[in-house]
Amino acid sequence: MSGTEAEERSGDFIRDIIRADLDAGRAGSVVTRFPPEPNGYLHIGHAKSICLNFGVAEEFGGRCHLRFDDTNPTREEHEFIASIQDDVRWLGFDWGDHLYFASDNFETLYGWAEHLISEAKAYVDDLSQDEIRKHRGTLTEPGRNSPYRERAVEKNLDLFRRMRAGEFADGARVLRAKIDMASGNINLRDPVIYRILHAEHPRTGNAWCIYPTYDFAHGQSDAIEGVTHSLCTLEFEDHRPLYDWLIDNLPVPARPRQYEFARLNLFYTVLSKRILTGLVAGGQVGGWDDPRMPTISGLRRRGVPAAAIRDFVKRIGISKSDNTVEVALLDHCIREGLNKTAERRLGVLRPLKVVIENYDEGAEEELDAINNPEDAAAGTRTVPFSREIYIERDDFMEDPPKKFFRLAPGREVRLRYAYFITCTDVIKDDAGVVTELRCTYDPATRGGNAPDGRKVRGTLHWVSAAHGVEAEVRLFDHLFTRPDPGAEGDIVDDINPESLTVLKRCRLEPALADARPGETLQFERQGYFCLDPDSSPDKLVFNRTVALRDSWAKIKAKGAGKG
RNA sequence: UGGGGGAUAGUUUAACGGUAGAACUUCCGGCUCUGGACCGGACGGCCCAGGUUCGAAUCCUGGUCCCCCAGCCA
Repeated sequence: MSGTEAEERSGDFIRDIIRADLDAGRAGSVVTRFPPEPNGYLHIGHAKSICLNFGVAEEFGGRCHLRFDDTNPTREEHEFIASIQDDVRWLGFDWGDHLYFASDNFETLYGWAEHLISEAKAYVDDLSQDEIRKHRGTLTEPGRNSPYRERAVEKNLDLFRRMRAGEFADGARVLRAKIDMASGNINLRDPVIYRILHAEHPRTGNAWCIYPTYDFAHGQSDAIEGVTHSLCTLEFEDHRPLYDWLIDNLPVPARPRQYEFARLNLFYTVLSKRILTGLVAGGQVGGWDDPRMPTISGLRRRGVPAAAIRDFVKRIGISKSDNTVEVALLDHCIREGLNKTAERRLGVLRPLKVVIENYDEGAEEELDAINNPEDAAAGTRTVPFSREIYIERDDFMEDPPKKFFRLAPGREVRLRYAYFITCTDVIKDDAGVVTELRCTYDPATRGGNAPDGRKVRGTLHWVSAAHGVEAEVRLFDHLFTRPDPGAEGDIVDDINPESLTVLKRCRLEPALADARPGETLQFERQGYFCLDPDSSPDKLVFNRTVALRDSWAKIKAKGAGKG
């Protein structure tokens, strides 16, 4: 096998299976599907599934469907149907004409349920929910047959039709597949396949008052659509025998196969739709698209490009072992993409005023700045400079430790794209807080280089006081304080009270007033930022997507306590 | 104690009986008009015990640990 062949052969076990099926002729082409239930917003865990399903379809020349598994009208909404489509599209995937809803199959599924009844493979059970539970047995004890299990086919058919007709109240009866109450696999202990729900469905309205369960809808919908490889997460492994049983016992037009892979977990993050829904409902976050949320819409609002999410998913791989990925990998993927594409700007988050005493009062000039050192095609822009500027508070220390290369009394540093300045005086308020610095500049260093060849260790970003625009900047940290939120006690107690930091009165270079929504920019030496939808022309609001790697912070942290 | 899965560096993931490799993280160094980026280097792993084999992460046996399942959720 040559090197390139070896590369083609490499991949995850799912791709291995598909390749083998294709090679052996078990499948003529590949059809996959992404099957969300429209009861919440998509998150980065879904992105893994989306990239897998759409990815393999594309790689093997097949197609991937978007199918809503909308079988439970009590918790599904139009809002979610719309947001899910937006998010999948935004991630960069296209289902073409292949948009489906399990609810489109309700009539067919109903017919198949009657078919099962006719074959004496399903029966209407009058037991209450509680009684059914008691009959089900436990993990270690077999279940007991329902007293209604041997009802005559005609009686079952009659009752099931009357269930559909709305003669019974919610929960009064269910339709169950007749399989094996003694099975070690609880899913095979006569699973409920239809239940009575007098609820309005987002798509079928009030046409139905009985709805198929997931198990009765999923595999059959796969078969109807011609799905060849039905990829889902590990918790459905136990359902595969039921999936197969239904396919085997129903006159379905195709024979799909289910394969399971491990879902994504992220440290310091929750990827449970139930819990995310709770955070939104409980007001712990601002909504599904709160930038601290692991939702696709939250990541988008934070400024994370779709390409970074795709890259991340590619890097974490696909396997069957439980896994929890470090947030650092996601951050890395975000930075790596943005480093190549994001334009640079100057923005001061925590301003400290600097007066350059030997610079003419009232004078100003435009200095050239490079938009993206990683991309010459991004060109240059000019940045206004004047006598009074702002620098970052963290870039000055009155009594600096050894490895601090930034501004300090008597020290010379470079202002990015501007001049060398030297700190000559420190002004403080009554409380001893530094309020202003007095500096001098060297006119010969215009642009940032000294003709005499002298070097400085530090380069600071800055914004002209007279020209800069004011903005609010929002910084985000992990939503939870512990790597395994909710592992002990109430998860709400694990919410990080400092997950959101709002900085008012930040000073940004004037070009930032023209930032476009959806565009992520780098504030030099700080990180990547994007305009938040809360922004307006008279009140700019930026979100920090991710900070730049900060080796000074590490040095500082290490030195802390050591003097 | 039933059934179904899984164990390879700190994290994620390769290997398909033939030299355990990568990425991220961490650390060290270089370079730099971003303490960014980039470049170079280092640390670090096959769950355990037997067995088969010239050779085992891989095959066999027996353990151990972890995850999932008792919704009329998906």
